[in-house]
Amino acid sequence: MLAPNREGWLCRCSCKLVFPVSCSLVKLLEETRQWWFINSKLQAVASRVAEEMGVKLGEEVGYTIRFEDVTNTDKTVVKFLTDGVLLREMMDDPLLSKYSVIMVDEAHERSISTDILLGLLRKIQRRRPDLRLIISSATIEAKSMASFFRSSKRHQEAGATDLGPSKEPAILSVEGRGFNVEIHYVEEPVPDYVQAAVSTVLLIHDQEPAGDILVFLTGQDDIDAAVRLLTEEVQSHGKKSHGLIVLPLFSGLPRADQDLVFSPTPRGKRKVVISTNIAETSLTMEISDIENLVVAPISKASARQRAGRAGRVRPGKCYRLYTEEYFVKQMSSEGIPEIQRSKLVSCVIQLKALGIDNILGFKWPASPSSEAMIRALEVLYSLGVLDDDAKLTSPVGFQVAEIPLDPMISKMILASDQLGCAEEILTIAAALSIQSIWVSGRGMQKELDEAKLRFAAAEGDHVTFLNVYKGFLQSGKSSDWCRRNFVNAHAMKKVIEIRAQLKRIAQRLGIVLKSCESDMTVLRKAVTAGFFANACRLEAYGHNGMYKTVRGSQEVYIHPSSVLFRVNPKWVVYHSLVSTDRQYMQNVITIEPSWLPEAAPHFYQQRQLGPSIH
DNA sequence: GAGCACTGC
Repeated sequence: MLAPNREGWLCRCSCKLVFPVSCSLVKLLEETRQWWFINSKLQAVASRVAEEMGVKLGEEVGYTIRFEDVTNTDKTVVKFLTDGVLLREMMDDPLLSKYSVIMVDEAHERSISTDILLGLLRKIQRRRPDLRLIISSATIEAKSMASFFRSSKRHQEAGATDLGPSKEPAILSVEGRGFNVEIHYVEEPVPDYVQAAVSTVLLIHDQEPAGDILVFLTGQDDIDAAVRLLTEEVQSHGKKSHGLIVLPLFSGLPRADQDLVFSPTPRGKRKVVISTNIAETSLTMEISDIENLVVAPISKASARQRAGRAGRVRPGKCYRLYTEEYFVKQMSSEGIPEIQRSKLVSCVIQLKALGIDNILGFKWPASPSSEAMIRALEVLYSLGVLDDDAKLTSPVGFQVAEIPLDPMISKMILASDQLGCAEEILTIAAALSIQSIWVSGRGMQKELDEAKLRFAAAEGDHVTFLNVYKGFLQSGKSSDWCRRNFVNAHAMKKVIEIRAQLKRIAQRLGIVLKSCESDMTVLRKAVTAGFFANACRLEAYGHNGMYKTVRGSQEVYIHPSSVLFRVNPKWVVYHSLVSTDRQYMQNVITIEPSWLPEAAPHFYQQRQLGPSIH
């Protein structure tokens, strides 16, 4: 399977799973010194490979993820790790000199880290002719992947002739698995898609042979409505709905209810799962046959992904509640490939730390737009991470690159050292790094809001996090305390983990872990030092809580989940924006406008802040 | 008065 064909190292195999490929490779290359897999489900794969090789996990075969290093420096020859971990390792060892073979699995999934990694590996292979690269990718991507690495070879032949021949990487293309899925479209656009979904379910149930149904709707509201309509139909003992089991599925649903979806369908029954796009990727039902309703607008890629949920065990059908013309002409092919600015900012700083100075000339498998790149460089410049020559500043730039967080958070941590509030800021940094510390859930907003009020701080959400953290520690990290206070226990566990990691890094950087006790002003200043670019001012009277960003005059509002919602202090900075019908600021803290030119003299000149500074 | 879901250091 690995032998080079005449066209080079482009091989094809039609394996049912990626795993057997990896396993055969292990057998084939057992004699090599050390080599690498990069895969998201790597713990599971690592333990299977260890089992296959008859060795103990953590010895000859090991893995490394963010909070776990299950390897043994003396013994490990096969190591599984995430792309992020490998990028971190490259900061100490840019040529990855310890390793002889690197396999990048699922390269087509193409997270931005994988893209950087591929770009760096392409560079490394010019300096490391002995390094074997194996890239596994979906078939459609294999050719472009091969040419990405081939163009590097041409470059090498034209330029550096003294480096000796280097092998092109083996590109494994893994065929899509599964059975045929028959696609149906509606002939005319439907006026009410929830109603249309319900009718289609009943029609399928009436006319199609056994097999479960999976329906994608946009949100919890529509799911509730559809479940209600179908359940009413079932309860009225209508002939059309006899034997139908109706189950909702969304992330906020309690675990026990989610498990129902995965339980086997009783004989003679048909399960219908009404889901958000949680089921698009994470759901693989171990049941006979899944039929699939999709509601627009999503991307073509997403639509194919959804259709692929059917036909995994035997042929399936997919009913799209939009017209074929709409699919062909209106739907975008790839969704939103736009790289988030903050992500790109992190990447740029990592490349800089790896010594790649010419960022704009870096060869990516798919380049981000130069506008996005320039915006990222601007952010880093304003943070004082890059200097006028776009080089990492010392020490701030190098320190920010050391911290595995969004550079704005890293800058906030560094500022907290001078301001004497690192203890508090590390907690805030950890809390900002996870989705939410509160339990989500409908039908208990009132209790949740009341619970939040018990911790709410006048300064805003960041200080509120501190209050929750304090309470959690005082309770002895009790999960019962979490339940009573509508705090997500699992999220708090993560906060503790991340905080411990940040503490280790902070100590390595020589940051003094001092507490500011009750002085919230220094704490707010530290937040401002990182997030000054997100400063907003409340519009004067009668604008119903409308703020404008200081820099862009963009209209924004405080998100209803914030403790400052309806409080509307005059000046705030936010952590992130979420855009729905409006632009909402999430995690908001009050500031004094005079701190802005202090924190970022290049970014804010005094006069920009206008006459309302007092 | 908002709410699709991951992944990663």
